Amino acid sequence: MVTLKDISRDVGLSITQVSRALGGHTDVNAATRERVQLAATRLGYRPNAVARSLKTGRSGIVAMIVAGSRDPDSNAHLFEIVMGLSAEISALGLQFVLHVGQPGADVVKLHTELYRSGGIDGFVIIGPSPADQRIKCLTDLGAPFIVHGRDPEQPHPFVDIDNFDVGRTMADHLLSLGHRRIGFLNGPLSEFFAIQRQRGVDAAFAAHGLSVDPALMRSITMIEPQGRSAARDLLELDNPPTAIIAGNTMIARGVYHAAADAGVSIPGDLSVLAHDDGLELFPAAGFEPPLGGTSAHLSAAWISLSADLKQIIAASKTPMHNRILDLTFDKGSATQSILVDRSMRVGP
Amino acid sequence: MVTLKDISRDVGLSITQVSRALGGHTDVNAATRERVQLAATRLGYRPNAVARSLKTGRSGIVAMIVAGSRDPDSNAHLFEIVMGLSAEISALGLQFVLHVGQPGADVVKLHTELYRSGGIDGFVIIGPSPADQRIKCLTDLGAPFIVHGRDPEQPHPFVDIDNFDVGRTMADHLLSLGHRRIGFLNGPLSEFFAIQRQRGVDAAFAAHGLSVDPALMRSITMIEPQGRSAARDLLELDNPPTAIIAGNTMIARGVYHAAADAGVSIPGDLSVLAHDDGLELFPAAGFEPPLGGTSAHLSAAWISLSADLKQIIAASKTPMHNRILDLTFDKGSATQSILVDRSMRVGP
DNA sequence: GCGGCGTTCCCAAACGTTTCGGAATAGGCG
DNA sequence: CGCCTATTCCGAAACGTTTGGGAACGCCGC
Repeated sequence: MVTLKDISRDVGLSITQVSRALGGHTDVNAATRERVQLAATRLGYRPNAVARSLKTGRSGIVAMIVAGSRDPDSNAHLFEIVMGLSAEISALGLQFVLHVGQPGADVVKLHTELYRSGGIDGFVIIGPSPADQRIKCLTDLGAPFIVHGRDPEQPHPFVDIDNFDVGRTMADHLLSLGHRRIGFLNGPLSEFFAIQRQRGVDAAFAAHGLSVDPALMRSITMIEPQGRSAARDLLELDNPPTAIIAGNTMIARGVYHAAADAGVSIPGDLSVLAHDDGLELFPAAGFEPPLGGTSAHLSAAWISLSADLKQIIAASKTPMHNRILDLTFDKGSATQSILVDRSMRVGP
Repeated sequence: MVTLKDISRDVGLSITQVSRALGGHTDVNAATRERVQLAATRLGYRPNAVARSLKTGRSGIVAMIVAGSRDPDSNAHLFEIVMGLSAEISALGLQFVLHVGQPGADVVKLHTELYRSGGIDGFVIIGPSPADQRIKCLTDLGAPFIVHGRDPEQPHPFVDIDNFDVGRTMADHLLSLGHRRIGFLNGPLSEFFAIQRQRGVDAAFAAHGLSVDPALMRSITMIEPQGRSAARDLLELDNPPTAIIAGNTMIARGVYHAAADAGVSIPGDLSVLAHDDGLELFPAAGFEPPLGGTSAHLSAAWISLSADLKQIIAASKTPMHNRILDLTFDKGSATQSILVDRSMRVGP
């Protein structure tokens, strides 16, 4: 390992001056600086990150910790998130590391221990639940962090979309088309985003002077098989829904399959909308008829998230920097007015 | 942050003695040790990992580095690998971190820089290609690492399965059932495992006094859509295969779909075998008829890999510790003797 | 009384970096 | 010549830990 000492010996300067030359300080002669830089590259110097961390108290590393899980469902999105997030964080000159705890490990404790043993500047939290313990713990520690999504029960920095609007917009569109029996394949209600989306749906119904049928609301793991079976359930009801809102495109794929299985045509017999997270691994493409719904690309979230986290780390005290990202809506070609639908279905 | 100094002040001992007490050295009175331990937990002491690393030169962290990629195909397995691997590594008291470089980043350089800046004890390499640059670079650096799979062109520690045997076993089984036109949906030939499997298939044919038809060999990304379209291609040939070997269960799923699309019955018209990596996210379950083939669970690989890497890190010089894991074969219910097949197909 | 030994403790150095405070030199100006 | 300033440099301390080489003490046997 080549250190500052080696360079200092090589160029005949003090360690101090070498450090300053390389660090871009002003009190070093231009010629000297160049000499030092040359020597550094010639010797193949790389600053020791550990020593630097010890001295400065900053490692430039931000971490995300997830519990190891043998349950594949919960991991479906995770990797895509990691890829997107780490790319953005790297672009800001920080390092991103993912730490996967042992299955069943106490994630809160992991955050505490990792932070307390130094070496981690900040954390990214995803998928917060109400009264999230990770958020509480990091707040208590005074550790820098940022949340994708939010926990309404405690103040903290976050980047999120308006999930109320997600539910409201899609439900409103279907209600305006005349649909009344609308199924909603929502995410797990343990997470706040799903609660908000449900509220948005409720609000849209209320705005039309109606109320939702609880029998058509489902809270499921947001992957295709679950979507398929939940959609099958709905379609097998005595009085099936004429439209289904899917929480994401994977669920929507399940809905399309279930409809095909049941001989139900889209959009003829069933209108479908879905929220699209813009995931690359599970793209919204390839739906026939083309799927519509609200859309907010997660990639945009990572950009904001990284920038804000960097700022939070730089500032000593945590600013409650919140950000709500834009939402777009596209009606797609998988919905149809219920009036048309009914008239076509009227038999002889 | 509470340090050794705080404890030493609290119990009225030197920092040295506190360190030794906590570190389990022998030259400390039993009563003293207890007093120190009590104080440590009371004050909430956590050793500073950074300082320890600086002093000892060991961080207890092993890393895996992947290039960030916007191409979802290449990531299909990766997350499952990360989950399994990190769980095993954690179980050994080491920390596992995944570092995802920026898309298009030079992975070799990332390894070098991360290692040279200290803080990483060793690396895990997966999916080596022939003359893999990462392996070369880490060898040159003298950095501890272990490879899942192997690169025949340079010596290095690895854990692998016998991929020659994978190809040979499955091909042999089909040949013994009388199949002659056998399709092989192999992985990318840029990776050594796929090359070996192809050689195994070739060898099985040779052992039966036959040779493979190159038109039936395909090298594809190992995911369902690619498997489906490659299988469709094969089934649309003028002289389609009577059996297909799939490189993994995702490809096999594509084959099942393609067969259904083409109205080809399994195993009546088409026998299918696949290698099963035992992935949890893409299980071999749910195949009708049940899929057979060779099988080697990756989870077993992670256990060996972690243990070996730990040993390599502990030893100063890298032992060329290799390990070939067991392979099992199950014929499943998706294959059928070609003789039976032919006799049933004989028309009036 | 004294050397030897076992137990229990501590000083100080070291890991590689950053940075505070000051020192040395040169030049300008009165 | 003496003083002040600007420029360029350096010594030393610090971050928190580990560890080699002792030191202090009591006790034993001679």
